[in-house]
Amino acid sequence: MRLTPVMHRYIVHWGEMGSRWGINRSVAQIHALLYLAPNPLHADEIAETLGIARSNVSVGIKELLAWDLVQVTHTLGDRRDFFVAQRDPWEVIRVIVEGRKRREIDPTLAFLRTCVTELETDSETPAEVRERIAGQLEFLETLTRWYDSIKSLPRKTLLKMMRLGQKIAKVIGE
Amino acid sequence: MRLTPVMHRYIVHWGEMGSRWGINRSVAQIHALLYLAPNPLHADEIAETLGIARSNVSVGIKELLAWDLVQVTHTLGDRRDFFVAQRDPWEVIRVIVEGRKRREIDPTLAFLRTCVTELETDSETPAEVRERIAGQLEFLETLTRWYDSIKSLPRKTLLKMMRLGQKIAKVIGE
DNA sequence: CTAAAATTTCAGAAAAGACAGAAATAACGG
DNA sequence: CCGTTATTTCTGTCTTTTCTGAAATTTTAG
Repeated sequence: MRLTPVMHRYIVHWGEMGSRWGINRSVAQIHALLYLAPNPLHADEIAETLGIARSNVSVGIKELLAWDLVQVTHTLGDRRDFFVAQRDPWEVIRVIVEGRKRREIDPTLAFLRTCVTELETDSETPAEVRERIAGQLEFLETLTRWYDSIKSLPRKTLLKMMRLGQKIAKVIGE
Repeated sequence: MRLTPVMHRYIVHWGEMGSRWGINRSVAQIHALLYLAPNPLHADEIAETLGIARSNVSVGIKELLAWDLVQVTHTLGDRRDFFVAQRDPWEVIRVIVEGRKRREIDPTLAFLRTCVTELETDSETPAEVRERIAGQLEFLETLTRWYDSIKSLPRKTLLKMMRLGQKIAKVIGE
């Protein structure tokens, strides 16, 4: 696929952003390319456009599929896999947040819970430390409870809530 | 400083989490250690406790200072620097979010704005792509506007809003 | 000003991560 | 089945990041 200068820069920028957030540069670039592309692309085209090895595209796509950020499509008379990305930014962020929560926050919560349980009968660890870990757990729990309560709200409601943010604050803050 | 098994595991876990989110493992470990430590620690003690080179601590601490996640303190009769971490998880997350926004989101916003401007007179790039980039920008702008509107609310108000999340949704959702 | 202590800088080693290309596997049409 | 095409896996190489230890610098007390 031919990239115009702006598309080129967009993809490069996205790759850099990705690597800052712990996402493989190639994976982020593939995602950016598919996000922009007007039509589904097959692996070879992705490899050629981004100038990376075909095998890397395979691995990258697999990861994006696992994240549900990319879907496979097919065309009649062509047995290759074609890929499209989720194009709605809200949906993209939702899927990423949900994925990171499941893969990173939930295990951390579980970990902190076992810590807190163990600490109940652990006289070795100073009380201050115990409180600190408990506080951390409580914080994360509050945050995830909130996330759970809003994550399935319809987009419109969410938008309204976001726009009203400050006004609501004034009302309930007295 | 002597680490109990739970403290040890906590620090290791935090280091792993950090590296998943693009934060240097040692830096995350130093932060975790200071977060738990009942009293300020000096660089040598941190190096010894975590089993890393003194120089590494120096660099790590510098970064944490730049992020405002750690402060320097002193004691009479001791000219070494002692370090303490911000202990309030809410404040920790606020500082991190604010920092990443400033260093990563804001530049991305600026970048997208120049893209959109350029695209106005760019007939080479397909209209679909232009719309996609504009959509991305609008999305990020909505998100940051919301963030700006709530970031300075007092903790209490924020907590109330979070607890009310679903109820508010019902009211304004009609 | 000097010497000791504390800290930082920096160059290179070590480790981790990303990548290419070959080989293996799978899917498909005939 | 067989040959072809598409895809994936795997291994070694290359790049980048992280880390160390020595040297340089800064700080401080006397």
